[in-house]
Amino acid sequence: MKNQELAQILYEIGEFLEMEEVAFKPYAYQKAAIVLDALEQDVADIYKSGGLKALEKIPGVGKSIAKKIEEYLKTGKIRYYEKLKKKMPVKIDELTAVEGIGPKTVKDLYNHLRIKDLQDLKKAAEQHKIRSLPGFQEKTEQNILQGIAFLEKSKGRFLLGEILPQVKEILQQLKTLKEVRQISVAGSVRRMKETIGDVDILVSSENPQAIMDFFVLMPGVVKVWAKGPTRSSIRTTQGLDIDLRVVQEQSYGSALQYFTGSKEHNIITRRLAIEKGLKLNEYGVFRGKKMIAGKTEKDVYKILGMDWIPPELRENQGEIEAALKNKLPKIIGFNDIKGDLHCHSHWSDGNNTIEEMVEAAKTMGYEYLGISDHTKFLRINNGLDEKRLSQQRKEIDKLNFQFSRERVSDRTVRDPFSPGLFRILQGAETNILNDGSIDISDEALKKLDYALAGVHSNFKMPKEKMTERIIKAMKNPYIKIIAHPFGRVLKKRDEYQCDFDKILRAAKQFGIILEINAQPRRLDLNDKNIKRAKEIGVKMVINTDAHHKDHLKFMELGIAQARRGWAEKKDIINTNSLEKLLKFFKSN
DNA sequence: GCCGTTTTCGGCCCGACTGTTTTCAGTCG
Repeated sequence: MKNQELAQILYEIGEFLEMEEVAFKPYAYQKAAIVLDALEQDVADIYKSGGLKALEKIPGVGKSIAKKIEEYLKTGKIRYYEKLKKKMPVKIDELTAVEGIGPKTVKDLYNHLRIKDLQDLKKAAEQHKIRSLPGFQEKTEQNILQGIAFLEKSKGRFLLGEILPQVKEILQQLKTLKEVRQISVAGSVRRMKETIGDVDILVSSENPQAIMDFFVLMPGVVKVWAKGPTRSSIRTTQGLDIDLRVVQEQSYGSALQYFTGSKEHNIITRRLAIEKGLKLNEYGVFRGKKMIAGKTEKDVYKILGMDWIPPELRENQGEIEAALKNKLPKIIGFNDIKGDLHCHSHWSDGNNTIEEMVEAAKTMGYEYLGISDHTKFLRINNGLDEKRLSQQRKEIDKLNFQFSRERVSDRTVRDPFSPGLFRILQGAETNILNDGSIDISDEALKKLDYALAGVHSNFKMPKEKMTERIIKAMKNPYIKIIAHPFGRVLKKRDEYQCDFDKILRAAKQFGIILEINAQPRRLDLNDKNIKRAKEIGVKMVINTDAHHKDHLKFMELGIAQARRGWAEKKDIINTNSLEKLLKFFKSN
């Protein structure tokens, strides 16, 4: 699929144009990039089915960008992009990934110091060459070094959401081989960690050779690190390393347990085996030379005196003790969510109409969808003021009326909470201003079904002030949910400072729900904080923060994160039916 | 360069904050 490659190029074109201070075009290119990145359909297929005309139907893509997409599909290159790169031969994506550095700074750095990539930048900053440039001083240099340090911390790791689709596709391809008996992803992908170093895939088979031959020749393989009968390693075009291991069927369970990890979890399971006079390795559980388990994971755990442990819990965070005592939590399942309460429509900065979002929500099997567009403080995101909120209310009421009529004419029930009756809720993602107040009047908030509030500005507040700011927002009776409570962006920006225990106590006191934001870059709350929230008894909601209808599928990542945080169905409010959910909002 | 309940041209992308500044440019959401 070329969508992501194209999106990256379009995005970079936007940045190059911004560098040259071209008006409006950067915005157009970056918008097209965002749409392409989220598009489920392969652009190559769209082009095949209807040529340029079909490409132009993609929102944000007009004549000019359609032609560039065509050129890329045909030749693998876009001349316009190559020309821009020639003029300014810098790794723009790498440099602008540093917080505080944008296209204009890149241009300055190149013109004065010939800085082309991250390595050059780091060297120049360390040698104090940047502070001598006009418009730069010591502070900027320090910020650059800090930004680089943060990037380096997450270097070489991929976002789970970035690679999961690719992993699923590879599993699908391998499954078509008749030699493959059982197959699963293992390692940190199976544990659904938010970032991933490399991918492990495990297969059981009596004929490994055929599988390995197929594996190393798959499309997208750029390098073969190793190819043997039991293990092969490849690198894909995206730079992702994938290990494939083949074991015999009788060892599949113990191998899966072994390769799923985590390392810390496995150290304890092996120690437990030793205490019982057994030996546990990837081939099985042994008493002396006799193999007594290994075919399934369940057998392995059982023989150690434990319940089977869901992979997301295997981090040595108390799951082994719980499994020994039959006290593992019944963590939330992937089909337990009944609706998404944080998504955007074209009313603010979303890419789809409310109706299109609803269609997508129905295919997810949801009963309700909360439209929560940005509010007025975020002007660039086309944030809604009180007046537009009430206009949006009318549209939502109209759609809800349509749904109920459809059902009534269907000779079903008139009860608005009857199963099968889809309902749109009107929320809003309001902004917590510096002093903790909300950018929308109480009068207008009152008319919504619920409201979220989030910090979208001034992230560098001191811890005390930030904590107070958020707690004050929680005291607003119309705010039900705190969105992305820590404001982090993976591989880009660290969490802001706040006293989470204080926030949890306030959330409990005021009946506030904390969001588990399922955007691949956010996943905020993180697993550890979810666990703490659950322990305190604070309710949570898993939301995708979708800006495109295809983003609703990020829900899987949010659920996985909730599972890693030991959350159960009852801890997550959008596992409730609509009726229960609305009651919950009313009572809190 | 894209788009259209302001419809084929003329809008779109504003405001706070930071770091550098005596009046502003760049970045970010």
